[in-house]
Amino acid sequence: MSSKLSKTHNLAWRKFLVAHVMLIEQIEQDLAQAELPPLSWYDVLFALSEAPEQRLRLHELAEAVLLSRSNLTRLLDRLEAAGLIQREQCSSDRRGAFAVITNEGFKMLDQMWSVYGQAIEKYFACHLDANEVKFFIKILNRLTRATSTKSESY
Amino acid sequence: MSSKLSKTHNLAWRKFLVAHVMLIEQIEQDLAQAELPPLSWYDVLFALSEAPEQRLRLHELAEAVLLSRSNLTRLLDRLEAAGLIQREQCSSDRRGAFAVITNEGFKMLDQMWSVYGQAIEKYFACHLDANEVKFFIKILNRLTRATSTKSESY
DNA sequence: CTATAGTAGTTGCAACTGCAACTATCTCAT
DNA sequence: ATGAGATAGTTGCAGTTGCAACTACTATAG
Repeated sequence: MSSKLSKTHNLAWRKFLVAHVMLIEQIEQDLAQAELPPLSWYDVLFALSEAPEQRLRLHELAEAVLLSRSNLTRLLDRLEAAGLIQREQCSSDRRGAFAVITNEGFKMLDQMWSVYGQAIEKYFACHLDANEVKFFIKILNRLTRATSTKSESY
Repeated sequence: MSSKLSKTHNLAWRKFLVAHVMLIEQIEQDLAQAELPPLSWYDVLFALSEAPEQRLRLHELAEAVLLSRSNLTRLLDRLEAAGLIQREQCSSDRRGAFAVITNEGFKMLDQMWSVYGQAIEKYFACHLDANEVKFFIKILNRLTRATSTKSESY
């Protein structure tokens, strides 16, 4: 019953969606053109490279990458097949496994970043000055925090 | 050579991505919980409902919905099977077809909007006051305009 | 202990996606 | 007219996704 969504807010939402697809499409295209794997690979490699000991439990990784688990399983299969990560048994929990980034993985991470980083600059960052970017972050923080609770719809 | 992406801009980009997945996930969940079809259906129905005569050529629709054509073909198959749209031959171009929204389609559009609209309000709009939303739109416009030139469907 | 519930990760399946190849039609310079 | 090239939409295929069911193990209650 609350609703009463303003025209302007509605417009903002549509533009948000459009901006997202266009940017992602463009970036994926840049990566593909450089014969590099898709963004999802980057996300995994990046998360692992930042993690202590370059390794994460699979469920932690899934969380970090915002991916369902079944999805992550098969994404890791591909990365493992490409030699970019390895699975390692967890000694303290025999169900569990770590994903560990390999040297090859680090190399790929660098290669991808050289394209990805430039793309972010080219399509995104260069359009936001120092004040704007802070404002932008402030807003996005609010949006994510509100949703992060995973609250029921009440 | 230009690059030199600032930490802050990089952060903004990540938050943009995270905000997007979280919002979409949440909204899709709300729709699913109400036993309604996914957002992509809404987009098609909405575009058609706004169009003159409630119909669009398929390629116009694909453009409006930011979907590849092959994708749209099959999305429309599903919508047609569900009775929400119909295909109609184009008299002036025998290759072409229109998608037309049916009465059932309009009904579904309303049902979906009652959930979707509330969700936008609840997860997005309510976090932005009048000034902020304008600013947000201004930024998004810049981002899309910069990218828009290149996203032709080959 | 042992039963019960919970968690970690994988797998089967059906749906959805993008790309490239295909058919059919239209456009236009010759 | 006519043949080269563009455009409209569909289809085949291989890759990717989400969901639910499954195996294996852990944690907890009695």
